[in-house]
Amino acid sequence: MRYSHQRELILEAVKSVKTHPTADMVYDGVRAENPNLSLGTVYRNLNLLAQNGDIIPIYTGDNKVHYDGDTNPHCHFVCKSCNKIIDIFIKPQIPTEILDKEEFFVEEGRTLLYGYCRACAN
Amino acid sequence: MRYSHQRELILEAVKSVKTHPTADMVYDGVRAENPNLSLGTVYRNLNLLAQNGDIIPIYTGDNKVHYDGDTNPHCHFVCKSCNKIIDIFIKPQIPTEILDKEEFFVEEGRTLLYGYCRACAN
DNA sequence: ATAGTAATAGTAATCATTACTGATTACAAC
DNA sequence: GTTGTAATCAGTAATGATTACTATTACTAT
Repeated sequence: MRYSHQRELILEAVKSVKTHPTADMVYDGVRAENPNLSLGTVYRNLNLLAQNGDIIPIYTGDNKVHYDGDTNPHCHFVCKSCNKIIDIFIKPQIPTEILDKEEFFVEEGRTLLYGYCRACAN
Repeated sequence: MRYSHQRELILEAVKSVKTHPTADMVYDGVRAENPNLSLGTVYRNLNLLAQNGDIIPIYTGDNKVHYDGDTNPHCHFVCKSCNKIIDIFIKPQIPTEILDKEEFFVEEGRTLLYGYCRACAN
């Protein structure tokens, strides 16, 4: 993978926030300073960066892919009301011996918790 | 929620298989016997049934919503090669005391494991 | 510098899902 | 049973996130 300024901007845009932005949000954010950035470039690079393990895609069910710049193992809490995604620094424990027995080669695990955040619980 | 024959067919179609079908797959399956079923009806009812807790939506990242007719708590294994979704009857342990402290009202948790199945590992 | 190739901007196309509309159907009250 | 009414349906159009395409630009190694 060759260096590109746009890719760096996109990676930085995801890594610098805790809001788990979508392609559209990254596009808007980077474009504010670099008006000639293309939306296709954002999508392509988010895919590449995720494939490369630099960022983590989150599929919550809102029909948009969110990205997390924090690659340390943790869970995500999704508020059903405001749709905010919040990092929960818990590493869920999976008894892998069952998986080994069944011969599943697990590379990564993702846990989503759905509920209501403090602000929306009222 | 009022009874409807179509809804029953759709629920049965999801519950009777372990393939975690998408709306399209349910549509094709039910339509084989009921050619006048509408795709919109399938989408609407899958949403309603999921909202009602009768089936569980799975968002793997393949840009299609899959559904699981088994509502018992378990994880899903997703093969990165053949995209098959396989039930793993493990209930991942989440230390909820951290969540309680932060005042997150968790209603449900979903865990996806990504890797390669036995057939694709070769 | 030049060649070769990856990456980009801009735009068109794709495709899963949702919205809309007028007809139908379940269900409850009479 | 009949009737009223609101939920549901079939069929189709619209939406919107994502991907594909094409001509052009920009790294990088020789």
